[in-house]
Amino acid sequence: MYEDKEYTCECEAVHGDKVQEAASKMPDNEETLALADFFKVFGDTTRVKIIWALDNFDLCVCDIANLLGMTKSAVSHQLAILRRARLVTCKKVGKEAYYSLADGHVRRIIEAGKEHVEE
Amino acid sequence: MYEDKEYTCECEAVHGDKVQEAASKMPDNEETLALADFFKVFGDTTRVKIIWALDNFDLCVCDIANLLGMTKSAVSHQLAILRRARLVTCKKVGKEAYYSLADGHVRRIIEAGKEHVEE
DNA sequence: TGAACGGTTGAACAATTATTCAACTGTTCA
DNA sequence: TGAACAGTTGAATAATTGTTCAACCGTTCA
Repeated sequence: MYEDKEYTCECEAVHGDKVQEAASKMPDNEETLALADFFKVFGDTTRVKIIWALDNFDLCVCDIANLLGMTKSAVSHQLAILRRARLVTCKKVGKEAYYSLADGHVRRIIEAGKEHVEE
Repeated sequence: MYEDKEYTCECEAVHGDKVQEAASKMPDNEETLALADFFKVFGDTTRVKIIWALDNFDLCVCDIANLLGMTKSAVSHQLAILRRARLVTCKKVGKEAYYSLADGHVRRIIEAGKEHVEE
């Protein structure tokens, strides 16, 4: 086991040496948490749809709400999550807020996911 | 709006033409659901840790349980999710079940995620 | 054969999370 | 100024999900 975890598994480690070496290569909890939180953002159909739409167009909240058949509020909540994860950026023009994809990582990740799902 | 969704947004589409073109490029619900379900698998620290460990070693359930300080049961449940998503494969040898990463997609996706998180 | 062990599974519980609802902010324009 | 509209936000609700617990299956070996 690694990181001050207590021994909670009732079984013997079948391969102690491998486990110990694996433990030395594990990232710390902070990094795994950051990674999981990042991917969690892609794990919702509404957000996947928003990302997909923004891959083609810069859209305002009303546009997205109409596109997805959802309320502005629901869309805004999801956009806030995407903003916090730095996957989208927001530019305010007058009353409207235009959203666009933040960078190339997002596209690459979606593409890799598509490949896996489609094969 | 696209896919037989009803109109539920109380606001006018600010850019009807863009919305309509975006709608024509949207994937169907089946595909967005598959994508979201796929990424959901990466959205949990336990599964991220398992993937990370299997990136270096092929391990049996007891190994992983000891490495992460978890019960066999909890690990087995998560491995089942990883199996269903075809992210890991399982080879049974005697009483033990050895798990390994399924393919290169998994590594690429984790790498892309790390890049985004670390910058 | 049967006891021991690795692993799996289903139900129950606790924690997390997406959407709704209502109230609110800030900008526009008559 | 103030009405109208785009967008945000917090609390509440409903749905989803990770872990625990107990029972179970299949293989090994004494």
